[in-house]
Amino acid sequence: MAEPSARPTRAQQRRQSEERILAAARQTFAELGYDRTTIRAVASAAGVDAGLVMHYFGSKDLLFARAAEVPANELPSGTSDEVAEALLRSLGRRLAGEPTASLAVLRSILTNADAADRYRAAGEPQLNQLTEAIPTSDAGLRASLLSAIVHGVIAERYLLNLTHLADASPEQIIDLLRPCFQSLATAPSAEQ
Amino acid sequence: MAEPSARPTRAQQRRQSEERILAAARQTFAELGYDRTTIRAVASAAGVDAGLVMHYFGSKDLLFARAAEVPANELPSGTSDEVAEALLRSLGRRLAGEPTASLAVLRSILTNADAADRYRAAGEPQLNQLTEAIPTSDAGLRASLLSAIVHGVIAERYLLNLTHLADASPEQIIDLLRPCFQSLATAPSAEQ
DNA sequence: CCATTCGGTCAACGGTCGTAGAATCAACGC
DNA sequence: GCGTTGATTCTACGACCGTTGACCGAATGG
Repeated sequence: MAEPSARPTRAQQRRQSEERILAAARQTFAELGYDRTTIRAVASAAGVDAGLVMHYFGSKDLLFARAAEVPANELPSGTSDEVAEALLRSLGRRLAGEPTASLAVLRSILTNADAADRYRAAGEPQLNQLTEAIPTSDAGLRASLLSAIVHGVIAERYLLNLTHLADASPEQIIDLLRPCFQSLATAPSAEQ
Repeated sequence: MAEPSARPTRAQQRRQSEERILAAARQTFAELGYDRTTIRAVASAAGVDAGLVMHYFGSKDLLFARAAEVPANELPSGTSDEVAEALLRSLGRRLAGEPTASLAVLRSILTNADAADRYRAAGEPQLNQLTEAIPTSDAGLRASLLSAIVHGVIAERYLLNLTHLADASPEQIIDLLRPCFQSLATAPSAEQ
């Protein structure tokens, strides 16, 4: 438990400051979106001066890019059923855990033009995986619809605060959504 | 066809200016969201001075409120199947028509605090109708999920520009979504 | 024909923002 | 110990925003 030193070294100080700034940035971007988030507010929330934020991150855009990095959520490959179920579980996890991470991006998509590109780029591998797992010729569209449902549910729960969605348990939600996912992932009977 | 007068009366001039401002506002709010939309830009797009916008609409917030008025999209009541189908058709219409109207609100939800309330308020009657038509005890949640899907699809098509969603025809989309809507609107077999 | 209304413009205000650069001060290498 | 580096703050600039109030000129109405 003994700290290596009571007084932090310079490198440690810098890393610590950068991380506090990043955390404050994520939080603020998530709450306010890109435009309403000011560097001054982020700096103040991190307990530092606005100039320091600029010094470390260069510009507001670059700060946002760093704050909005998304861990890229790998999806195991397999049959369309398996992938649908995996996507469902991934949604459940996002509904159960801290929303801050995805909220920052989600909320900023509508304010920052680059954010939409970034978000699309981040979700693309997952989308491609999904597409490849679906055996129909309209797999791309089906995968996009699945993605739309996931994002719609998250947005409506956290941004719009629809009471029924905000109060429901993740399990309840994904149980209701399962038939949807299955019908989209695996072409059911269907004509042709 | 003869115009009643070559020179417009004052009242006509005012109405015409107000409408041009409103149209420009809707367009700009839809493209840029609330924050990035400036009164000066709206005024310039409408070919008038920024002061005039203030003069007629009072403030940016009030202008937004006027520009973001949504026609409230009535949903016919009936069995859950019928209502689900009606909701599906309504989605098809929104995918086929001009997106500007709902886009302004959608894009501004995250920047203007009132926009989320307004959006929720606008969708609430529809949500209640949906809820009442669904026979299960978790009808509220099911209706919210349906709403989330609708909004997710619209957002992903117009804001995120997912290619497969943006290119697909409304019919194709609602055909794929139909089983989803049915499974959510009418409790299928399901345990209990 | 003249006074009044009113659509519309102009210039300016207070405020805030992103950003740059000088200034401060403690930690570091020698 | 001392010069240097680097983390951090301070101050200020320039741009832009929402909003205001004075101002202009043409239509209006008596």
